[in-house]
Amino acid sequence: MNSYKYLPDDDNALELINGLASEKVLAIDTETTGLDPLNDRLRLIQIASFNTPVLVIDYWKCEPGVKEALRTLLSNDAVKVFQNAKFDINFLKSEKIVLGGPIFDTMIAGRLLWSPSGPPGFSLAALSEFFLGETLPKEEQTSDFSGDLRKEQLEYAARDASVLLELRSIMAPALKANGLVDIAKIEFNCTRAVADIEYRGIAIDRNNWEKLTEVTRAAHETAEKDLLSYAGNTVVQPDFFGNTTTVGINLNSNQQVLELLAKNGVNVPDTSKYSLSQYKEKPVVKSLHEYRKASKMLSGFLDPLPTFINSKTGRIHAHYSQIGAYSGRMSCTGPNMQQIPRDNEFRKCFIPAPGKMFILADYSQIELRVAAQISHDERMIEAYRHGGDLHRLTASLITGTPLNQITKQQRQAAKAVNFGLIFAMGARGLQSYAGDTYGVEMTLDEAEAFRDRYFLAYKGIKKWHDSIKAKPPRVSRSLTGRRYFHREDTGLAALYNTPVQGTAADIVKNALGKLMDTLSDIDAGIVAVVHDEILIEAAEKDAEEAAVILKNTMESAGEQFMVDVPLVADAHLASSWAEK
DNA sequence: TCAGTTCGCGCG
DNA sequence: AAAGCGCGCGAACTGA
Repeated sequence: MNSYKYLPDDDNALELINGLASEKVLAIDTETTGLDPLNDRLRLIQIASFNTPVLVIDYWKCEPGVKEALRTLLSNDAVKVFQNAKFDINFLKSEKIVLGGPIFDTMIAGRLLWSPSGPPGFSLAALSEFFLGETLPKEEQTSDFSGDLRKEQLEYAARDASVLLELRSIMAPALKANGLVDIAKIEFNCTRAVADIEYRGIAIDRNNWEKLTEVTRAAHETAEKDLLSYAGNTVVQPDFFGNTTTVGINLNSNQQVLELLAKNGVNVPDTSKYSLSQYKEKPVVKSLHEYRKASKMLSGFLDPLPTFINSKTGRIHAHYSQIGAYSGRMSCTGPNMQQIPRDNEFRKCFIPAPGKMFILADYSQIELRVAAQISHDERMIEAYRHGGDLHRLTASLITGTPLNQITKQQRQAAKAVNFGLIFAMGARGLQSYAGDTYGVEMTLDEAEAFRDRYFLAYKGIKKWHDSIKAKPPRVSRSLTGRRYFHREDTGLAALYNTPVQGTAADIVKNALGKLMDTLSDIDAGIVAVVHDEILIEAAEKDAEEAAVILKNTMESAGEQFMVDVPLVADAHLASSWAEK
């Protein structure tokens, strides 16, 4: 067991803390009374460094002078090592301790370094076992840091901090040896932004949300009645609360819905949208669609979302997993802000605080641009370089129509073609994708013809696909160097897609990290990020400037990697998340 | 009864 | 041979 000092009881806290001022690397862990930095409290701050015992600082016992010394120390330029840094950063933030210097996050480093040989997970214990060969003793999950602390708790707390320091000593050279320094810098720098997004949260217009809930509940009941008229032998029973129970059939059971459909002449293998697409004109299928739509809105969004409103701030503080997807994209939970319906009725319920404005910004066709860069498709690169409209170009190339005569319908179809075929969608898939997503009906023959002509037009894309097809890679990388190990059974589509999606994510993360600096002089902060879209909340007086900064920061965030293809971002002021 | 899996669908 | 990819979540279903 490493030596440690429990402060301020055991020694002179002020002197020991100030003594760390010249250390270039500090490993920091915290213990708290819970998981929510807005409602729970910071209790211990453990600081490990190379030359002194671990300081285990009981924040509740610290005099103002000691707290001030901590604030000064943690704001300095030393590298700060954490496991899941955003957690600690936000608890420190709740005590007005603002972290300075570069971050090294062992959990993120672990994910970047992952290979099929391990680590099997990314907890501190798993990382320690894999990278250091040290087994950490099991800690009690229920460890309570709100009362008197046991010696054992202090020892564990101290050990976790010292393990961080050891991990970095191994992981930092490993990142370098594996060509992961560029992406590690992007990720570590982005962590501050992710922490900030979670801490700020986003405001919601509760009245409007409730109104929308009521309207949708009414639509749900109507759809339920419609659908039940096809079922027969069912009874709807209202209860005391005005809710209804249907006896005889459960419309949420796909097994039962399958029977209902069969009774009405719709014979399908399953009840998915795909299987039902050929029957979509039948009234029973239309009713089912209406019913499911309303059910999804209610159970997926309208009912659960209010439960996430934080009691302290009245805002929604979602959790972002910085490397949530294997591609490198972020994922989001509690609630998942990345799947809020696009419908303006939903989006207009997300609003800036009084006196503030939103700036909504998104990249234009970032994945297509990345695919152009990765494949070096000359025609695509030229089009993007000259600010051309790629969808219009594709429409022209696959229909043989002159560019200036392309109809809106043709351009819509080309959108489906561009987004679908770049990732190996088949003719059948393209057909239904075009119908569902862009409202464009095409025959299977047309879809096949578009597919053929697409690959004739974009020879670079064809070559890129062909080379992957000829020798499916077991390892590939995004343009920043993020590494992917592909399983033997990984399909072609995933092989094409992963580095493209990942590169786009890398660029967005680079932008997020830079924004923490470029926005620092004005009253503005990031409140949500949805893959290729960044939402900022800014004081009204600073909103115009924030929009300019946001656009410029996003567009320049890819320069280092997108050497042949420019990035374009649109940013505009808004009084809600609903686009104008 | 309950944890784990599957289906279906919201988003980019 | 043929194939869009990546997520999270609620409800139903499955199996012990």
